[in-house]
Amino acid sequence: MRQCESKLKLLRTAHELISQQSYGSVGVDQICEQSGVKKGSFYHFFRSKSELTVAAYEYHWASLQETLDRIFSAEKAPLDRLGDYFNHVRQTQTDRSQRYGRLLGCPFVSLGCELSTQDESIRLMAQKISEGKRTYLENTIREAIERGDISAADPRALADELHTYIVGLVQEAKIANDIRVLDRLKSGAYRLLGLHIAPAAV
Amino acid sequence: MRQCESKLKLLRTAHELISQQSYGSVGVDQICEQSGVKKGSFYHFFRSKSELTVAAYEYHWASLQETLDRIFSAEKAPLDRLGDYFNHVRQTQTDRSQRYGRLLGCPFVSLGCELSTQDESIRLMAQKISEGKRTYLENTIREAIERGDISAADPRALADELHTYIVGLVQEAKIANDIRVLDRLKSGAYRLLGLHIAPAAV
DNA sequence: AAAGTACTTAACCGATCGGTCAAGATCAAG
DNA sequence: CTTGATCTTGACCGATCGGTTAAGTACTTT
Repeated sequence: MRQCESKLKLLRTAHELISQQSYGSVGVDQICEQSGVKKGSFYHFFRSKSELTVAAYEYHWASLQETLDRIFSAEKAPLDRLGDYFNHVRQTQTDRSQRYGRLLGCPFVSLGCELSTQDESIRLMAQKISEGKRTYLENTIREAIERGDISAADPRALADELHTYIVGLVQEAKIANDIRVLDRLKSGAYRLLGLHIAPAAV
Repeated sequence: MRQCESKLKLLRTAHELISQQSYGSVGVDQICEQSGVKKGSFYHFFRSKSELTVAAYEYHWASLQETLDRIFSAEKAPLDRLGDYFNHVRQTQTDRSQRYGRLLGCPFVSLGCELSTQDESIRLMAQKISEGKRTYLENTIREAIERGDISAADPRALADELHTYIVGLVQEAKIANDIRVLDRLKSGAYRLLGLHIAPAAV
């Protein structure tokens, strides 16, 4: 196995295993075995399990951002971006639910929830990514307000509320292990946005 | 140490340690030591760490229900109950935040988030308690609608949305480790309920 | 008082935990 | 061809993991 291929494999495997199970229940040995990388190599690249985890989740966040940049493309109408995002959230959970047989929820929220009180660097990462997601919503909502698609005074406050709602709903879906919980995503979101009739192409 | 005092001590200690840290990072030895109970006694009362955890959290839920029964007392006006509940959520997080130096979030959601994909009995408990909390909201909102305090068609749907919002907000507060996130509790909740001016006694 | 049950105690188990180490392999630059 | 840096390998570490066992103590019931 050459150069930094081992490092990438570790990043991908760590994110997959931990988001599928939990930080506490996944061991370094397990990550190494599934990566086909020996433990010594692990500790050549990363100083600790915690450091690998942060790197793995930031790696995943970087690729997720590419997807979000497409979904929130400035070329689309703001309400279309939001609709596409709601679809994306549901689709992601559906896909992983089928692959792993369990509804996994949001990996960043799950990790943050488990370790925020114990590992400050993981808490900061989860916080940063949460803020990043929220910003996509805020920019879109601001533009929607400017265009007159949404009538609201404070785009920031509205984005906060919407993001909070989505986080809560995905969390509930995980605990219920039921994708149907996400049926409430669009109805609740559009009500929050003051759009009592859902946009056309839903 | 006499009779079932050991068992109660284990239940209380387990809930405290696990909600303060996480399931994965708290060991049976640690629970035993802090309880002043020997490991053999532990496994006399409980068959596994998982079983103790379920019992501990249901024990805590039982006492929380007494508090909620008071907050959601039928003698109060529905909107007062909701206001008191919002205060209670914030106050609980503030108290624990001061005691432990960390904002801990909702113990049931945190545990459910960590273990829903791995331990079905813990998932079911978290789901049941989430449903229990939601029901308090639903009954109150239904009564508020009947009285004309809130205008909405579907009390169930509205309670779902409110509960989801609260779960999401407490989660975000935990990840931000900042009690000020809960400043958005009332504003967001009242907007969700269609009450654009917050009730008097806030 | 005897017997049976509930509970406590301390020693013990194999497995796994996160992490270390030193020797070797590979590779690019001089 | 040599050097030095990067990466790999497998053996190894003490600590802790969840859980077991068997003997002993305390309390209840009859």
